[in-house]
Amino acid sequence: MPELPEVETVRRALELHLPGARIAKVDGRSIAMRRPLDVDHLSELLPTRRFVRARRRGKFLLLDFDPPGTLLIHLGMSGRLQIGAPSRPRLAHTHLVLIFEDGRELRLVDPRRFGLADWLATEEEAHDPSLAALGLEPLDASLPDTLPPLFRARRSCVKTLLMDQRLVVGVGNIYAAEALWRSGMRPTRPGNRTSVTRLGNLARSVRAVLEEAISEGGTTLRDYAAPDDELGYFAVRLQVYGRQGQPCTRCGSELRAEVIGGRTTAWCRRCQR
DNA sequence: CCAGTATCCTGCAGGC
DNA sequence: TGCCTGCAGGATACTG
Repeated sequence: MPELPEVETVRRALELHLPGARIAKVDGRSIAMRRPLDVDHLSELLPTRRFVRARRRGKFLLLDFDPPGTLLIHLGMSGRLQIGAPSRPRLAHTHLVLIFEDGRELRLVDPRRFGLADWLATEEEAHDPSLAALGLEPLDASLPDTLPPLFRARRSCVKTLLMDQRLVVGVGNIYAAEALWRSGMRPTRPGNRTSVTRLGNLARSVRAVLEEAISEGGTTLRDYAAPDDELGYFAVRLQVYGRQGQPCTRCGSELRAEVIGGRTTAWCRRCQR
């Protein structure tokens, strides 16, 4: 579900609502997620710590607490965080609940369980295997210089490369398609057969799309919402994702979709080359 | 090493 | 109406 703009929107909402809040209690049920969710373990570690800040690395959220330690969260496909009053009914598939001293709850809801919540002691963060393998942050101004050589070394198509978190982080199926349309690039183009100039332009498109989406609060397709229930309004600005069969807003020809790297990908055969 | 596919899980839309 | 199939915003284990 959430790509970088949604995760960044969640991060900002947490920083708006939670600083200083002290955890009184942890609730939930241990289940299998991307990593096993161990509620008993978290119940021992989290209470009496205060929320300090939320960081983001790619699509990962890192919630820092004092005394120091970090709750690592990934929302997978269907995960969301929700800040709620205790009186508010818990949604189905609420797996983890942090209960603060003031009564508010931070809930992790994830029907498909592709997400994760895992405690990282301060010294563990640098060695976490998921974090260690992550690539470039796409909002860095240097991306047009750093992305091209990585893509030029690969034979896979650029769409697959954009979604490979070891190369660039934060880009998923929606924003890969949007960035490619914006830079007039065919998703199936092999990385090693694309010029540095064009890859630099693609990098600029990635950054532009992500920043625009952040400013709209992300993309709500069906169930995404920020922790304070704000919806994302970038869906109305999508040019290609999910628009197969409809006309390209740039040239009018019909958008087509094909499965690339296991993911449905829509693009304009006329203006993306 | 690299590239491509299968897999984890639930919900929902569409076809019959 | 109800049942079945396929697909969905992701990451990773596996295969060749």
